[in-house]
Amino acid sequence: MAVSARRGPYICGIDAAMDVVSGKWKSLILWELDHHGTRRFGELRRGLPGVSEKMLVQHLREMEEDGLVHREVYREVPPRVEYSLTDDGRSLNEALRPLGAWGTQRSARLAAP
Amino acid sequence: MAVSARRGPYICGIDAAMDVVSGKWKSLILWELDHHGTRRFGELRRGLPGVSEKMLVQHLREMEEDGLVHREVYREVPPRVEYSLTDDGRSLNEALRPLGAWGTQRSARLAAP
DNA sequence: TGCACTACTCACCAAGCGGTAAGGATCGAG
DNA sequence: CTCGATCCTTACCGCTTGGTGAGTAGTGCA
Repeated sequence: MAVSARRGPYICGIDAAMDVVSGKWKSLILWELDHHGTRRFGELRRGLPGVSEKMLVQHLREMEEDGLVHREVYREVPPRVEYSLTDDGRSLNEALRPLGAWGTQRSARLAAP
Repeated sequence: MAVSARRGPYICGIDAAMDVVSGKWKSLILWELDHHGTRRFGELRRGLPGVSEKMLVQHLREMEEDGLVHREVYREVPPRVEYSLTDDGRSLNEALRPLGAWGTQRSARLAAP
């Protein structure tokens, strides 16, 4: 399975980071959680238009396993689950900021040549 | 096809950048070219242990299309092709540096808990 | 004569990533 | 007594990603 078979020997720090952030929605989840602080499952789903429940659960589980997000379950009815970033997740977001800026500049350059 | 069907509307700068850097060997190619300045096809292949020729060609073509690498062909026999980074490629590498540092720290943390 | 070297190109194939759809546990509302 | 809300889980399936191995062109070298 991908979840447990990952984390091979890394050649440099980049692919160690890419391993953790690769996935169609992971960077968006990171951004949502950093922006809003704490979000429930349904809030995340509504905040990421187009994501399927399966992928959202799967990515959240992997990111929890990777120590990026914290999952807090409240045993209520109906159930409530809140997700937030760990310190690792926040520092990853910090590390991603220059990349985001680069991407934004690039988008601007492509849009208006 | 993946090469031409990419570049959809981006939600934030991160996925614009991820679109360009996602691919098993792209970050390594970036690192190799940044580290060595100019490399021939065979040198890159030997520098990235495990890469298949097909993937190396494919990634180099995509990165050339994306304006990250420059391709210089010398019409000799045997043929010689040299790859180097463009300004965009170098700035992307700069933007990736914090991510690489994060990944390195994380690797260290995982290796020695 | 024939093989090697370079930088590919092409055809085929396996794995897995991601999407769709359905179900399920629990309780309040109507 | 069924419906809806919430947060998932499971099964299935197609497309993309990446790997393998073969072929190509022109010349040098044994």
